[in-house]
Amino acid sequence: MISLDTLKRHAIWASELTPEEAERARRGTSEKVYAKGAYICHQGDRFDPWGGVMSGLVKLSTVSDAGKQVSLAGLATGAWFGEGSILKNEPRRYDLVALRETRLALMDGATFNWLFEHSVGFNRFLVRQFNERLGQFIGQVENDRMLDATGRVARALSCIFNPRLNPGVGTHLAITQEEIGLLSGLSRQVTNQSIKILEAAGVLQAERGGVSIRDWQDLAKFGTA
DNA sequence: GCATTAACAGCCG
DNA sequence: CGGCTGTTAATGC
Repeated sequence: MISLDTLKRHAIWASELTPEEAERARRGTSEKVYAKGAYICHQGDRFDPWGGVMSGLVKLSTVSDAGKQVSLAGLATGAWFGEGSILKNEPRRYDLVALRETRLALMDGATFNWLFEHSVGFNRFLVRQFNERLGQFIGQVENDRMLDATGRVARALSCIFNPRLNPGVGTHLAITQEEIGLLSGLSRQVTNQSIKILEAAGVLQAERGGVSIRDWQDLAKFGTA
């Protein structure tokens, strides 16, 4: 179990709970550290807990028909994930991999279900999270069909810098260009060129092994106006 | 034309 | 050294 202070610092939804609910949440949540490259769970696993990223970076990925690794989303600091599998009581549909050393908060399924049954604040958070994910999903469809390479990189980065899904991410993130390419569905070489274009456009700054942005919404708009 | 893979040199921790 | 970046060449749709 973790302290109330730790919970409130890493879970934006905790501030919406009553004291009794927060106490339940705290008691049902533990911490775990994953090394770089470690699998948090594999596709098809029964993985009970609901997870929150306290620090680090997690990649949600699957294996395509051709047998290639495809990343679907990045989860940065403050992101909470896995409620879909818990609510449907089904095995995980994707691989979860720590891209670098990552500290997770893990809430056991029983506690999650108790909050789901009893807490208005918790449910409000879940609805907002689903709504945000739906918007992201719609954007992905547009992404694949309408955007050029640069637009796709911008969209992928705007997703991972989205403070509503990754409340603690900030404006700087340690992520390699290869990883951005995986998240964008592009080769590393094209990703590299796209990043230079975005940098020239002033919406981001490239660094070795990372990027900084000014405003994630500038990235979301890139290539659509 | 635009993107992909392969290959390689340079840089930096 | 090993990982990341920047660039070029060859190939494919």
